[in-house]
Amino acid sequence: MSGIPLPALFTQAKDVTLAELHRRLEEEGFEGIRYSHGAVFRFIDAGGSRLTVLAERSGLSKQALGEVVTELERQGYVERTTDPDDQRAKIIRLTERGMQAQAAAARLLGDIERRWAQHLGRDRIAGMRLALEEVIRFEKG
Amino acid sequence: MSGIPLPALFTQAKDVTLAELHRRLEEEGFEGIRYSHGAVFRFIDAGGSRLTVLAERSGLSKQALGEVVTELERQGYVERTTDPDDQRAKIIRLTERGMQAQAAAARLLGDIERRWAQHLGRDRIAGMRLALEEVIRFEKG
DNA sequence: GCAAGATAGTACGGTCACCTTACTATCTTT
DNA sequence: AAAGATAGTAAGGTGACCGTACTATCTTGC
Repeated sequence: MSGIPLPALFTQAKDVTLAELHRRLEEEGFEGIRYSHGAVFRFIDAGGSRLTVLAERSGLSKQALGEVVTELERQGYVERTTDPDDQRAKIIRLTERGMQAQAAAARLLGDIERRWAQHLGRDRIAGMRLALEEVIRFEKG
Repeated sequence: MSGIPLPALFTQAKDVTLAELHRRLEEEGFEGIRYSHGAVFRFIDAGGSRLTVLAERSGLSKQALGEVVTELERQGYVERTTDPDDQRAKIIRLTERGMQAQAAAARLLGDIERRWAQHLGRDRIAGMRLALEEVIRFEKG
């Protein structure tokens, strides 16, 4: 009950993890990737997704997601094409480089978690993950 | 290694915890308290602290902390007085209401953690806390 | 005992990650 | 074909920060 307050604890954990991830992404040549870009990399379908779908899945507004897409587009990670079946809609699709970045991020996050497991023990990290997931479900549900 | 990416997991945990904390603070009449205000409530000394000290302890810039203090001052949670020993310096001090809010926040965070312990087991929550702390130290040190 | 530098706090402007309220273009339904 | 729904964009706002620059005051070295 004492010690660092829970919100601070979670925030610091997020911050150190992200710092490490972004540092390593840059080392591998994937520059300019920021936290918010995860909303696209995490939720996009293999064949591309509509902006509205990405917004729904990530819980962001369409505008917020549109900005993220615009930035990723400028950096060459995604491309926007008009949906041939619906002229209003755009399909967001990862470029080759985008797919590489997506794969690198997943791999690096796995590396980070493995490194933690080596230091604290596999079961303690698995337990932390599970406890976090249950706590989130508990507060949300 | 699979499942929700670590940064998303930590972010969600922070968000649900803060949402619950702020909801309950409002229920008790402590309105207008936001995430960033914790920088003051967490680090201020019983007899008051200088702005610079609070900035150092919280890791924020003096300007950022100054804004937070200004807001808390407007809402009656803290007051600024000039340090009699140093005319440049101001001493930030919790008002009576500020102390009540600080105590309420600590108590409510304790309640939240106890509720989790009842649901998942005391040792699992303690284990989660410890794992988080060690992971943070590991990445930082 | 006074100029030179350090320190406390404020002002201004910028960035990032979002939001809401409008709007245009296109589709769907009646 | 008009009325309404939907896809995306535009414009402007907020919260939580940052850096650079400034004023007022204190401390030190000579």
